[in-house]
Amino acid sequence: MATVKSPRKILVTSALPYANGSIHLGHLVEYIQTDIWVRFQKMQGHTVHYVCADDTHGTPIMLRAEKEGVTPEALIEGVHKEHSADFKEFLVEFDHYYSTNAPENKELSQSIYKKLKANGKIATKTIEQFYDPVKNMFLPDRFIKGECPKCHAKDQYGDSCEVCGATYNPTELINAYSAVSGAAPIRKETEHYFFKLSECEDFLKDWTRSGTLQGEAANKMSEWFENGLNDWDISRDAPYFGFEIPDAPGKYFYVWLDAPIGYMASFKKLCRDAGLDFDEYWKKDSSTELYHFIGKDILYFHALFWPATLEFSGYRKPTQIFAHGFLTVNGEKMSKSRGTFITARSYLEHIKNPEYLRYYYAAKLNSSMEDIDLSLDDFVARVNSDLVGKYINIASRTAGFINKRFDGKLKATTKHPVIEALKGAQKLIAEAYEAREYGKALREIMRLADLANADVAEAAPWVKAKQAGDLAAQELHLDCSAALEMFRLLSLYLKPVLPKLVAEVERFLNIAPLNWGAVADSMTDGHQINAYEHLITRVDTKLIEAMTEANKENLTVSPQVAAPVAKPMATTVLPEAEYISIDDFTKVDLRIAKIVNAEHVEGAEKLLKLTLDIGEEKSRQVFAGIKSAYDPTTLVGRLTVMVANLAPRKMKFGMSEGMVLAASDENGGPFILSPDAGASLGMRVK
RNA sequence: GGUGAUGUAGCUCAGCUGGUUAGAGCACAGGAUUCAUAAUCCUGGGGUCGAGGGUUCAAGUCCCUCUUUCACCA
Repeated sequence: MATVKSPRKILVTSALPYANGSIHLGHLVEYIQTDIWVRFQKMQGHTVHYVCADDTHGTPIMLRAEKEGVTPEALIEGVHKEHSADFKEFLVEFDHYYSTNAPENKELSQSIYKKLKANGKIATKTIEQFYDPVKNMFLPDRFIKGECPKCHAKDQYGDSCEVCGATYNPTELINAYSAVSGAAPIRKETEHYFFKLSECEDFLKDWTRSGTLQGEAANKMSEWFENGLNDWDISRDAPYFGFEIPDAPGKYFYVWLDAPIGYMASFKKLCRDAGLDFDEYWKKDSSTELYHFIGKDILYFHALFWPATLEFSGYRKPTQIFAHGFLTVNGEKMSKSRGTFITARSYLEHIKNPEYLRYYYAAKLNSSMEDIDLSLDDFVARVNSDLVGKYINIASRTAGFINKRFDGKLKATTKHPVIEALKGAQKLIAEAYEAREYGKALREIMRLADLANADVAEAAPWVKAKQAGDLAAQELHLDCSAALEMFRLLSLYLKPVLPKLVAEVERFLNIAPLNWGAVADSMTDGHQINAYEHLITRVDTKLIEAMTEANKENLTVSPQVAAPVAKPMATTVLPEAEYISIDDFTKVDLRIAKIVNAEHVEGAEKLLKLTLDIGEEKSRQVFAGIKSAYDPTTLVGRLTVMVANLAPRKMKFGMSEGMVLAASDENGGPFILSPDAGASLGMRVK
C-alpha cells in the first residue's frame, strides 16, 4: 500500500471551527493531525484535497454580533481572517478554507433538504419551547439561566449545573431568566421540522459495520442504537442567523444541518476555482475516498446524522470517520485559572516555532479516541532532545567537515548498514502514518536517528580529521557524506510533521523537494551542499512559563468588563428577599448522629450506606454521596450531623431516611461535619 | 445513574492474536568523547504492569468484582 501504485483520489476534512472564538491548542490537535496525514498522502503521490471552513450559523453568533454592534456577516468575516492566519502559521495547509455562510452551502443545504423531503424523510411536529417575551425569540437551553434545583447555585445554565454537576431540564430551574433580556421565559408552541432518523436505523447499522469507524466509536454507536434513535430537530425559528428552509417562512436550518454540508460547499468552491469535478467525489457510487477527521465529542453528528443525510439525499457516504480524543494540559482539562487555556495566537507570541507543537502532538498521537496530554515539561524535554539533540545534531556535527575540507562536495555512499536500515524502515513508517499511528512512526524515526548518531560516534570523524594522509581524508569524506545521507532520509520521514524545517533542510542539502519516492535515491558523488547554518534552537523553559503566566493575566484582565456587575455580589449583603426567618431555619431538624455502620453499596459509584443512631428506637438508614472521600471502615463510630426530618426518599438501593451534611466545592470534598467533644448522639443542632 | 474509554519505571509512553529473566525516550548515576548552540556514545540503578479474585502448563495481555481519571447519554 505504501508506495505509489495507482494514485488514489482522496478528499479530507477537519471539523469546522465555530466562528465564535479563537483557535486554541485543543483545536490544533485535530488540524495538525489531519495536516500531517494529508501531507503524508501527498508525498505518496496521491491526489488529495483538504478542505475546511468556519462554522458560522446559530444563535450564539447572532447574539454576539448584536452585542458587539456589528452584523453577523461582519463578525464572521473578522473571525475568518483570524482563523485563517492561525492555521497558516501552524502550517496547516488547506486546499480551501471557506465559510458555511456561502452561496454554495445555501444551495446545497436547500437542495439536500428538498431531496430528503421528496424521500419522505422530513416530518413536522409542534413542540413547546422556551420563549423570551421581551426579545421575541425562542431560547436554546444554554440561554436560559437560573438557580440550580439541586444545590441552589445561582446563574446556572439550563442544561446542567457547573457547581454541583447536576443535569436537569430548563423547566426545573428556579427563577429561570433569559440570558438575553433577563425576562422570565414563557412556554410557547411552535412547529418544527424533523429529519426522520428513526427510520434510518437499518441503514446506519449496516453502515457502522462496514469498517467506517474505529472500534471504540462503533461501541459508542451500538450504545446509541440500544437507546433507540430519535428524529432529529433540524429547524429553528426566526430570528436566527442561518439559511431559510424552502417553503417554510420564518424557519431556518439548525446550524448542525448545514455545518457538515459545509464540507461539500468548501470543496465545491475549490472545484470551481481549480477546475475539479465535484460529482466525481460526491456522487453515490464515487470511487474516490472521503475522510472526516473529528473530535470524539461530535461523533454523534458525523456517524449518525451525516451519513443518513447523505444516503437519503443521493450522495456517497464517508469512507471513514477518524475521531480523536481531547487535549489535556499537564494532565488536566485546559484551565484559564492555571494559564493552560492557551490560544494558537498566544503560543505563537511566546514559543514562536509551531513545529515544536506539531512534533510533540505527532509524538503523542495514535489512531484511537484516547485523550492526549500536553505535559509542558515533557514538551520541552522531548523537543529539545529529539529534534535538536538527535535529529538536527547529525547534520550539525558533520556538515562542517564537508564544507571545510571538501568544498561542500559529497562522496557517494554505497552499502552502508545504517543507511540500509534507514531505507528498510520506509514501509513500517509509511504504514504507521497511513494508520494515523504517528507516535509509532516517530519512535521508529528517532530510533534510526540514534543509530545514525552512534554510527558517527564510531566513525569518529574528528579523529580522522586530525590524521594526515589521503586514506584518513577519504574515510572522513565518506563518513560525513554517509551521515548527511542518513540525515536526508530522516528529513524525508519527518517531512509530514515538520514541513518548514525540512524545506530548509532541502535548501541546505541542495536537493529537490523530498517525496516518498526519494527514499530510493541517494545524493550522488560530487553533490554540492550549502553551508550549514543552525536550523533550530532549543525551547527555553522560560518561554513556557511566560506563556502560562500571560494566559493567567489575560483572565484577570478580561473580567474587568464584567466587574461592575460582579463586584457588588461579593461585598454587599444579600437582598432582603433572600433572608429566611428563624422559623424557617427551625423547620430543619438537625441532629448529632452516631455512625453505627457504614458500607459500600454494590453497583453505586458515589454512595455509601450509613446506619445512623440519633437516639431513636430504630436507627436510620441514609445513603450519602461521600464514597469518593471516605473509607467506610473509618467512619464507623464517629459523630456527625444529619438532617433528621428530611422526607424519606426511595433510591435505587433502598430508602434513605435523612441526610448527612458535607462541605465541598470544585477544589475538594466532600468533608462531613464533626461536633466538638461533648456533643452526644441525638442532640439537636440549633 | 447508565455506557464507553483509561490506570505499565520519577516523567511521557510502547507492549500485535496470552508464551523465555516486562521495554523505549527523558530524568538520574558512573565512564568515554569533544565534531556538534552542554549536543553524542557506552554501562548501570529503578517497576508486586491500579487492587483483589478466577481461567490456563503459561496473563501486563482473557473473565469477574472493586477502584482512579476522562468523556458521552438521560
